[in-house]
Amino acid sequence: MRHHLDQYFKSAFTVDNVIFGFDEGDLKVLVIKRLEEPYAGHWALPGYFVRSDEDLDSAAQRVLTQLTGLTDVFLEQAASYGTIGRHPYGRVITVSYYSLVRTDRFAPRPDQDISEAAAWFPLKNLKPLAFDHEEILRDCLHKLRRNVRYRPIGFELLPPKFTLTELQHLYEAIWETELEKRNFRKKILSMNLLIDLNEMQEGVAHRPARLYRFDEHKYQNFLQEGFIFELKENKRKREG
Amino acid sequence: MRHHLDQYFKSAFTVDNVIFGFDEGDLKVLVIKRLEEPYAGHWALPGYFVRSDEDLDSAAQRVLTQLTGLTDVFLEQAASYGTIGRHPYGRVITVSYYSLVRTDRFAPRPDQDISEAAAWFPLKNLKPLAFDHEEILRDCLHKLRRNVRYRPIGFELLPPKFTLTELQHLYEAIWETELEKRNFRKKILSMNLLIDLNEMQEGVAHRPARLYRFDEHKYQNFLQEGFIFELKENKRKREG
DNA sequence: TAGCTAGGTGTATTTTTTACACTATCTTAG
DNA sequence: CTAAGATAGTGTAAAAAATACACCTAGCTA
Repeated sequence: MRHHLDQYFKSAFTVDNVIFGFDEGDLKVLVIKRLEEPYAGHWALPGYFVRSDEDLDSAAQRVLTQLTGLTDVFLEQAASYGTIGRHPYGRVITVSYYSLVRTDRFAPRPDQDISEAAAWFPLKNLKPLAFDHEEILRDCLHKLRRNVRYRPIGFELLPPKFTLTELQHLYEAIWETELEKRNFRKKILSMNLLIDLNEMQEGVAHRPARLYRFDEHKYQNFLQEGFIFELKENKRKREG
Repeated sequence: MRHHLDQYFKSAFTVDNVIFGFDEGDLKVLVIKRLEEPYAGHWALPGYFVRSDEDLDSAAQRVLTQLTGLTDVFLEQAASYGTIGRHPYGRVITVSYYSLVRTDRFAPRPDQDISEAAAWFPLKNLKPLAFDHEEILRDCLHKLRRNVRYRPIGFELLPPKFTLTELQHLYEAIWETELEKRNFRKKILSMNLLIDLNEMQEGVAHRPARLYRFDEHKYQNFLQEGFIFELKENKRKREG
């Protein structure tokens, strides 16, 4: 034995990704059906052991890329979970990451080694997940709800061109509330985060809406500095 | 070999505490002088390996209690660090926790097994720290600065009875800015988080200030729900 | 008793938020 | 061709909050 500290070098660690998407007005999370024991055949968050030759962040990125084929998406560390009995094979700590992807960019490419299927689960009426993944997901959702108040990360979930109403629906889905249209627009436009594309929606059965994209430069700035985006929910809807 | 996953069960993990204190108008952090290799004799954040029979949170609490003798203090997980070469003995991931303690409650009790000395370092002009502890500290400081805008955690750093000016100085120390007295008071009092004790400061060479404590019930509520505490810094001071 | 120091308050002005009603423009049905 | 529907988008009054700054108060000390 090299050292009295050797006793501690007997544990493993994993990364688990909470991948959020926004589709059909609903917030969703990407889950896989596990192939490997433990919990083979169960739905779980995509994740795997961190190899000895890779950093934590790289491992999270690897898992994400293997599953979705995407590389340039928002991915940020969330929290760590290390309860003693959380993995039947031994002491395993997991580090959760949360990620925001546009569902239209999702190229379903379930890794044949890890999962037999991948699916978007709507966050309401969620099915049971393996390990402590329900807790991890719940924590990440709280983090998303909180962070979206202070940073413009929500935009990661929208296509490059979007209408103000789509943006409003996104906030409403994340917070599970209804916002007042006029005030939402005034506030979001006053931040100068949006760029008016002078283009119009096409193929809708009503007055077409103006399209916007967000200002990459301001976005990066706000990611660092933060802002405050808070609105009371629509009073009538709240009471009704 | 029991399993092909056994290859992953060869790493260790530690917890490292960033313990903030507020004293003499300055924000400080508690550091120890290491006894053990690696980095013996260097200043470092207090931390240690997580034992196989304890949870992450328990380990962080153990380290904190061993060092300070305190049990009922604010302690919250911050982030995880897992760069490949960060520990010379092998793959070691550390989970950082940040903690807020009143310096007057700190019973200096450096654990004779781990450290030969413990000290409060003021956050300005900080000395070098072992491992990646400077990065960990910097990240925790950012987290503190950010969180204190949305949650009333700053109060953990004050004695049970305090004056509004002491509270203002705390915010000023954390944000390294100067706030306008009138507006600070109006805002903090309007939150109904403070309880007027109808007691006065004693032994000061000027008009004694009113003492307050904070409302435990509202505090717990705000910890969950959050609030927004933001004030422009004093304009004259900013320009001067 | 004057002067120093920090505590504490009043308030005008500006800015932001909130609530709600109203107008505009597109498609589709008849 | 027109009316009905649907969603886009705007105007604004009233209330609330933030900001800036002046001023008064109370205790100690020289």
